[in-house]
Amino acid sequence: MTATTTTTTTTKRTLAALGACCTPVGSAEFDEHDAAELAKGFAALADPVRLHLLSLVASTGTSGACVCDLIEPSGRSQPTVSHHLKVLREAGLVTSDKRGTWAWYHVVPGRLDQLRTALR
Amino acid sequence: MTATTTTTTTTKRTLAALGACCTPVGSAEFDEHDAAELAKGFAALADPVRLHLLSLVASTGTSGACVCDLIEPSGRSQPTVSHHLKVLREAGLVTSDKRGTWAWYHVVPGRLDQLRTALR
DNA sequence: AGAATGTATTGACAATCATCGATATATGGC
DNA sequence: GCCATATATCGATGATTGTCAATACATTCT
Repeated sequence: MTATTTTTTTTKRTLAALGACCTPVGSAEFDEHDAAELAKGFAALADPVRLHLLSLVASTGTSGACVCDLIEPSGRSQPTVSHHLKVLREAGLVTSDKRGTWAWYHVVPGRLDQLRTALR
Repeated sequence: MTATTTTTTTTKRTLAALGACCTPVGSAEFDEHDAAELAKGFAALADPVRLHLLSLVASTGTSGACVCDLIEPSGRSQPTVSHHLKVLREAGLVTSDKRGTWAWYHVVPGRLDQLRTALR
């Protein structure tokens, strides 16, 4: 059952609980769609291998990194690295463009900013 | 095979690939342990329900929120809410203390700061 | 003590995930 | 055209996850 502090008046509180428990939780009208979008971003960061890959790509600055140089430091197989990069890409954290045989990956700073801001 | 730009000299590059591909990826000597720790934090944020719960708890400021007031806005069952709060707690994002029958949850700003900082 | 209430745990199940080997696709060099 | 290389996709598998009903635990009130 819901409750409130003695100093707060709210609706939807039983008489028995009045003065017993919580300040009412802020409405903070939480957009269901935004939450899902943010969660997808954080899900992409929720793996140590992906964090490592992202860090490697980010550390190249604007130059970007090609997959061939990410495989060995990641300690994972080439298909696994490709998979993780796809996850990062679909989460909007990196972009990829193909130049010749190589695929170049760049970070998307705006997306990182967005996630960082959400933790404010 | 690994590659490099024409302007960069590195070890571990084949002659054939020299001047063909990437700037060498920054060492950014990535601590395996830190990555796992960060990943755990982001994993806790990788669910819309948990983001919502965290937002609700955070919106109470220093007062904190008791579980009873989180269940209904979350749209999930009480055990599910309890489970998600446990995940958030074990990720270091919230603390819980029991006062009487009620359990009060507070955010841990330092942990949020740490994750925010990790996003550069 | 017994009833009612707030929260946590257990058990089960479907869904998603991380990983790799095998294979496919594409590009460049000969 | 043929071969080597770079990357992506497919298929399989073991692990993890989100969810709820049922249950256990703890506290307060009568």
